[in-house]
Amino acid sequence: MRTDAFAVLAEPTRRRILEELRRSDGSVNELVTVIAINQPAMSKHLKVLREAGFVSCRTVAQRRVYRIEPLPFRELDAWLEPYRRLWSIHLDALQRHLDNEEG
Amino acid sequence: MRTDAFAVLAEPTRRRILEELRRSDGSVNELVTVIAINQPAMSKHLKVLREAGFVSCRTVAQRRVYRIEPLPFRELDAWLEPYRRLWSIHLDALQRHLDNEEG
DNA sequence: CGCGCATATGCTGCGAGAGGCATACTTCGG
DNA sequence: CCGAAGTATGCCTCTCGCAGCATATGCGCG
Repeated sequence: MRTDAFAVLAEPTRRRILEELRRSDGSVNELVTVIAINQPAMSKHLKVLREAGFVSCRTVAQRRVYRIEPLPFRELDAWLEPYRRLWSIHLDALQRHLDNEEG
Repeated sequence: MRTDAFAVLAEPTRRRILEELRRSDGSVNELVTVIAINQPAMSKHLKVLREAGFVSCRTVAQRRVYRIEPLPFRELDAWLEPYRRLWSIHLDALQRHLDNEEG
């Protein structure tokens, strides 16, 4: 990940933006009307998201239409992978426990 | 999630601690020797992790042995879920694209 | 019960990041 | 080419979280 993805996602407003872009692409103003925030702040958050690879943008007339990008999410998923074993192990332990109860 | 899990994970040192606890449980001093950080800082990070549910601790004599907990990771996994559709959609699009190339 | 090890907490200073405002830049329509 | 819409950037302020140090607390041992 280019910059720290977790730090990027630590901002609630940015998660909100991603949640919105998950539905459909949107211009800065469209996002501003949906999310309670002024335009410069929106542009800044979008910049952070863009530099971290979470979104890309294309120019349509005067507008910049932003779009969500899957890559950083995949990387997050990959980061999570070794921890996934944790809860399967826990489930295994639970299963063994239950098996012993039965016997 | 009790407090903002992303904010908790935004700290590299804390991710390092989790990575270490993933292998095996450990006392504060054991973690201090492995990770380059002083003891008070370690205790503070562990407190943050504990309050966010990422770790739990049990008391063994004078030591507190910390252990990783799966729940917040599961919640993170759940958060990631709707975004997982993103890259499967992208893969589908790629697949269709390749199919068209063939025809 | 007092000492020492292991850990937690309080305090201070500092830097990073977010909001708010003004303003610069870009691109289209006339 | 000029004005306006849409967006980005710069500056300031304020807050928050971290590091570092000193110190308080918990706990076992002799």
